[in-house]
Amino acid sequence: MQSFTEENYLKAIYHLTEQPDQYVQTNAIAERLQTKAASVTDMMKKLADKGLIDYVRYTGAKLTETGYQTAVGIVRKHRLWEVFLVETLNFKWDEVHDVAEELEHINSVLLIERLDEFLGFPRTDPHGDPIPDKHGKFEKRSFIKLSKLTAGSSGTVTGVSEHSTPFLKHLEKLGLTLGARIEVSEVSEFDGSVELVLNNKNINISRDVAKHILINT
Amino acid sequence: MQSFTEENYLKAIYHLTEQPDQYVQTNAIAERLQTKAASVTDMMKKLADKGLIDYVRYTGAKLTETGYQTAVGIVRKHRLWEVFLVETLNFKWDEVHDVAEELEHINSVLLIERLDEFLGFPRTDPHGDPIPDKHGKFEKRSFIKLSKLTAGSSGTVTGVSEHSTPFLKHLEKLGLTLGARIEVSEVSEFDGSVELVLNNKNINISRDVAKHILINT
DNA sequence: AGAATTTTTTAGATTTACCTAAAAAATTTA
DNA sequence: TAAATTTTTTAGGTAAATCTAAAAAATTCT
Ligand SMILES: [Mn+2]
Ligand SMILES: [Mn+2]
Ligand SMILES: [Mn+2]
Ligand SMILES: [Mn+2]
Repeated sequence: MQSFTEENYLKAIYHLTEQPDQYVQTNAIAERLQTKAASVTDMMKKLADKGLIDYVRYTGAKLTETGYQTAVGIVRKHRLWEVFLVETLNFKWDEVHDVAEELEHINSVLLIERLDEFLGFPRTDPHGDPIPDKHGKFEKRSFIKLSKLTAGSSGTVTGVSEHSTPFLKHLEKLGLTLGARIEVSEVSEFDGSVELVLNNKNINISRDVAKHILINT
Repeated sequence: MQSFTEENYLKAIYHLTEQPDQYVQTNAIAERLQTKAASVTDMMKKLADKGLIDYVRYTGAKLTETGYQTAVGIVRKHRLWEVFLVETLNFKWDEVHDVAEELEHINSVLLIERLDEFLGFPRTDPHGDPIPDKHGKFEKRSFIKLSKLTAGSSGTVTGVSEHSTPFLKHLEKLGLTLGARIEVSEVSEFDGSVELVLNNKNINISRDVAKHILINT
């Protein structure tokens, strides 16, 4: 059993890991958790002592198998709660993240299994992210960032890599929600902003927005 | 905003208050929260500083209006979550208390209002306790402890004053669940155990059990 | 390579929620 | 009402999670 704080560190390392054998840097964790590098170093020692991470001084931290399973378990809870909030309690997709950040720390195997069952074993959350099953297994989605598409290519919005309320509200207003079909008509050479066709209408989005939209081609 | 710990102290004071103007004793709080009197004294000063309790040295603590509203809000959340667990996720009444102890600290007004709505604005929880509405208002049930009934009197089980799993499982086995009609046939002068008729069958329960069963006559 | 910069760690404090032991106040008993 | 007992508080300390400032290591630049 670990504290909320420890769980949040494990989850941060999980999300910051991009390649299988990567060591996540102290500063990256500090930034993600809005804390100081010194605090991260302290916690890294503690998590290493507990066997949850492999920590190498001046190099960084990597989840052990136990640490990975713990982190995935929290992500599973986070995403199931998000589905519950949207599907059952009629929350909008931009309203769920912060509450799920709290709910993900509730400890009850029975609760999560029953919730999963009640929701019909959903495979993705309201932001298109895959939901690990009770064994921590899930399929990796294949996608390309909208900012990487070139003029002429088209696809479907399958996810977002940013969960903040303002960002999601913005997409909602544009009609860029999950499942939306888009076609890129032009990419500005000047600022990387993207012009695209959505429901027969032309819309223009900044490169910053495009970077966080995941497309299935 | 207060910490889980502070919330648990407020709730303890709330539950220990029997008459309107009563000051709850330090030791009573310590016992309820399984902590030491010295720790309670520390927290009393803190809660008093925050204006949540009226604290008088060597006398005890009483909730202020703000403290009362906070406590009732937590009780409301606890009981709504218990209904959710039983009604929606098919938990048994003896399985919900501990999880609700965690869920009651989740902070989201929208979540609780939507949950209340989803559940159809229930008035009582799975143990027969009344659920405060969003303004903290609720009707006090009238009941008498089964241990106070005399031979010949009858009534309906409307609640329990003990929420532990073993106790509730015991009642379940006996068939003494909410709504059960009972008639007292005999009260032992020796040990206070109670013999009663339930569904045309005679059952015998100890005084300790009878004390925690609430009857509507 | 050596200097400058960035990243990380260490040292030493702070805050919160606990604790034990001893002192003080209140209550009960004789 | 004085003594004994119970209740509560105070004093002083610990562990977890944080912080700032300074030292140390690693990386990047010239
Ligand atoms: Mn989220
Ligand atoms: Mn999500
Ligand atoms: Mn309960
Ligand atoms: Mn209950």
